[in-house]
Amino acid sequence: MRDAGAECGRMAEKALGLTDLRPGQLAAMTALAEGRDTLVVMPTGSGKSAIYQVPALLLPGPTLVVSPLIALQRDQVEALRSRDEDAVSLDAGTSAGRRTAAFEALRAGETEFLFCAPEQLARPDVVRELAAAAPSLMVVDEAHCVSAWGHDFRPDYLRLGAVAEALGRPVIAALTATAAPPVRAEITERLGMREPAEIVQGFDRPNISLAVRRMLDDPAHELVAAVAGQPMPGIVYTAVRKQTVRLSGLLNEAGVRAAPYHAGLRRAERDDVHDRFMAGEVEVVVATSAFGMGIDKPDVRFVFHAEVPGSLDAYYQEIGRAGRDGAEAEAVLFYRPEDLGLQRYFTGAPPDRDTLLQVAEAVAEAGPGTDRKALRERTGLSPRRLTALLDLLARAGAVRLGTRRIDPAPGAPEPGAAADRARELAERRRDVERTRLEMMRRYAETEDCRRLFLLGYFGEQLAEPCGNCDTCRAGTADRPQQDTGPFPVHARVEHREWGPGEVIQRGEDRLTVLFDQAGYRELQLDAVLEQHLLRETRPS
DNA sequence: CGTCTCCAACCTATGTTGGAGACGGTGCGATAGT
Repeated sequence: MRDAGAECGRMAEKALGLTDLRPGQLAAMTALAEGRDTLVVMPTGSGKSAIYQVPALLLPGPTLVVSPLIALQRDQVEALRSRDEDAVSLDAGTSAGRRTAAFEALRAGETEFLFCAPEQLARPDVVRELAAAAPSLMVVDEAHCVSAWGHDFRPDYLRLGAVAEALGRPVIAALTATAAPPVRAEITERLGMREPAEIVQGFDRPNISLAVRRMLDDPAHELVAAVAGQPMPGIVYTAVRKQTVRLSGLLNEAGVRAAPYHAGLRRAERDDVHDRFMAGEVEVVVATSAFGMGIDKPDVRFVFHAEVPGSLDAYYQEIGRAGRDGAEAEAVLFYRPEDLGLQRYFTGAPPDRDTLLQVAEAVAEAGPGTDRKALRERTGLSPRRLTALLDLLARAGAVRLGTRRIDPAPGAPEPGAAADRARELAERRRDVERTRLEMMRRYAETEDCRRLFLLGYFGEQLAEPCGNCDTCRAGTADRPQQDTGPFPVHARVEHREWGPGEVIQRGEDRLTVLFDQAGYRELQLDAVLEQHLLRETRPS
């Protein structure tokens, strides 16, 4: 495409009325319009939708948008229709007639945008119809879900790479607001993106003040008092459903208009709380992690956590819902180390070897060209579990997965060896998951500037302590940053046991390294120097 | 991994202690019954 950048600019103005594109926006649009796979990490509200919509209109075929929630799909369809773009969404509730009509319109070029969840793309009939429409662009919205949900909760996220292949390999756009470097790497790998352009916009949200309050026991009393003294509205996150009901009751008693929210409530009740929060009738929503995606309320003044979440990725995503209007907002974590135990439980146990062996044997016995249905019948496993196990076996080199066909891999190891290898991969993943939780602990316990710590986790540097967190205010974060000496931030290093990695934090006496395989690890500087634990392979 | 609930065992208080076992998040889709 001749001067794709200029064409994007013109199209953005013509179709969306955008005259002032931000630098990241234009760069991402241009890369996509030129046919390049692109990963975009930008805060909500910075115009991520425009990034795919403009190239969608410039590229010849239709656009498939994969989005995790039906509610989000409908919002987007509505927004597009209000601008006279043709868009449809597809889910289990879509009637056969509408499905057929949607596919026909797509093939005829009458509809540009089709929205659906990954589960729809697990259906061979949907993939076949879509392939016939030859989409030119596949957008994965909220792409961190690939990494956060793919492995256990919604394994169809792991099949999107194969779906892209089956659709004739459209250009892939992956969009998210929050992704640390290992999550970015996993997204691009899992989706099979080729030499992707990575456009990562600043993570810093300087108007959100950060603080941690260490609790010796039940945080309820202090939390309620803190909420009551805050400007409204706000969100309180808890780890379990029961706690949302309890805390919201206590807040009501303290005169705060609070309401609980979690996935166990009836649909109507959830929608009602959501609507009343948006309308300002509910001041505080007390919620599990179910409350989040798709909530775009600009004036949220605080996000408190009654318990720690499972990673800084989740934490940052959740506090990022505060202060979108740019005005001052507060993020306070009420921290008890015991609460980390629950998150450790949530990381889950790796599948047992026997089950892996059973699946590996079933694939070997079924021979080439079997499918999921046949394997489900042979093994008696649920679709979700089977997909997760097959993914592990594929990574262990035992099976090859198409969108429909499942084949033993050429030169596949014996089922026993394959099960061992798959189990090992799952254990390694769990170990890495635990290092992420360990970083959550370190954030809660650090006496250095919390923002420096948080941004460092996401691969971004801040020149000096932020001045807008509790450790800065307490003066403990005042120590000068160590940017001289060995192993500066961003240096590539190699550890004997943990292999290659990159320094992401460098304090006076310790450093944090993100290892490519072993996850986040903290090292004492004197031990590193004395025992020659690290070798610098490339300076920063 | 930590907390909560239940219940038996204490060995005589109508209470404490400790062991066993259950429980804990996120959404799609399909299904059964109005």
